[in-house]
Amino acid sequence: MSSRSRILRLSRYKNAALRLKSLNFLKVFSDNLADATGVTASQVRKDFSLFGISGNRRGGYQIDELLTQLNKVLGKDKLQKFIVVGVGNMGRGMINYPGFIKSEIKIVAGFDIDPSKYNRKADAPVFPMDELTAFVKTNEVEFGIIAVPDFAAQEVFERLIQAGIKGVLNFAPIRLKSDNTDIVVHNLNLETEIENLIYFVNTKVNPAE
Amino acid sequence: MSSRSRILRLSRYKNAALRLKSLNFLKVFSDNLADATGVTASQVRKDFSLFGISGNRRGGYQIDELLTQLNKVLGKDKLQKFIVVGVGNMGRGMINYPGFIKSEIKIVAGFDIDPSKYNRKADAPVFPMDELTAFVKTNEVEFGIIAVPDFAAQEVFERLIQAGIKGVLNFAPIRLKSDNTDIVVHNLNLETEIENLIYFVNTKVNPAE
DNA sequence: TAGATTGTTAATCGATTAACAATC
DNA sequence: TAGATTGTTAATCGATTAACAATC
Repeated sequence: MSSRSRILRLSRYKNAALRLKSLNFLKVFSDNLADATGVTASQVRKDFSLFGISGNRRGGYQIDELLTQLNKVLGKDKLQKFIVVGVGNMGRGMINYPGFIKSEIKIVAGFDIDPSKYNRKADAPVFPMDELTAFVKTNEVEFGIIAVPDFAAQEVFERLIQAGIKGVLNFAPIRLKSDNTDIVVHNLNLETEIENLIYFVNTKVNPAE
Repeated sequence: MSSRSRILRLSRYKNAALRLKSLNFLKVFSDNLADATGVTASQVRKDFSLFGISGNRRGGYQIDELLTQLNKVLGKDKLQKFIVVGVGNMGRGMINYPGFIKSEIKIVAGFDIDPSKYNRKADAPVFPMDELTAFVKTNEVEFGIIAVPDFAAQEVFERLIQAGIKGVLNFAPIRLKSDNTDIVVHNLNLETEIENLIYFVNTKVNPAE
């Protein structure tokens, strides 16, 4: 299995390739992608070779072909269905996130305990928690986003596991526990991200440290 | 300078120490922190030694003392002021984020181009963009969060630089450009995070890959 | 003291980069 | 062909882990 940072780079190559395609480029060299993403050309080629993505010696990579292959690795060759649990600001932000529209990522529904949030008619409808399991099974949803307050996150997590969710993006600042090793959890802790930023600003200001 | 992942671990040690403190622990061993955060005890001690954080042989680390030192490294020994530009769902989510309340992270204001968002009386007031530079200078704000649509992000970034902001957390899915090497930018791309999750779910389902 | 844990050094591991033969 | 770029191997670099002397 490849490391997280390698996959993050593949996403960046894909985004760079999309930009170049919109500029009417037909092919791209490892050197172009390196410049666009801030890595070395060696690393671009190494990353590609690890996934069997190949180009033409002397001719670089055909952008369309490259995008097809990158999208396949990143699971963007088919629709990936997500539900969001917790339709507060963060959850609503995910539902409305414009970046997902042209991608194969679709937020198919939200769930909440607050009846004032329910809305069965919306494009991405919001349902009560009771209906979560049935919805996930009927619609074969594989992914869940946890955007509830921290005290509710563990319980929501367990419901997602029971419903058969395979992958979870967790915004709550707690470490979710489960003995189910089949589920993949990625945590996005906003406080941690900010602490990281603060550290790098502070050490930049004081280069002596 | 230390790497990003090392600082992320320090945040996790801090969070684990806080939990143990709330359980009335007075001291903690590298082994406890390792268990709580999923790393090795060696790594905990190595990380600490790199920042001059020391404990007592045989006696572990005094939690209060440890927290003081970790908070100092992470810049949480003093109030860090943030502004949010773009008060949509994501921006509003950051302003209301409960995790910041007990920390030294404070979102002091929001800025938007939409007059319906303005609110000078709120706890975290929202102002028009025109007032950004003056506000930042008057209030000595060091950090900015960009939560505007991608097409507006570069312009907002430039205004933040001109205003004297030192660090930026960018939610917009573009690579911000600047020749000012003093500003620190961290990007948080939600689509990339999701692609990463999808990849690890897919490779788990197909262990042959 | 005996035992346990730190702090640090050395060994290992993995990821990145450099170099270059293959080849289009 | 001559020249340029890939794909891959080998070298380097950095980060993690193991081991253990110091010591509380």
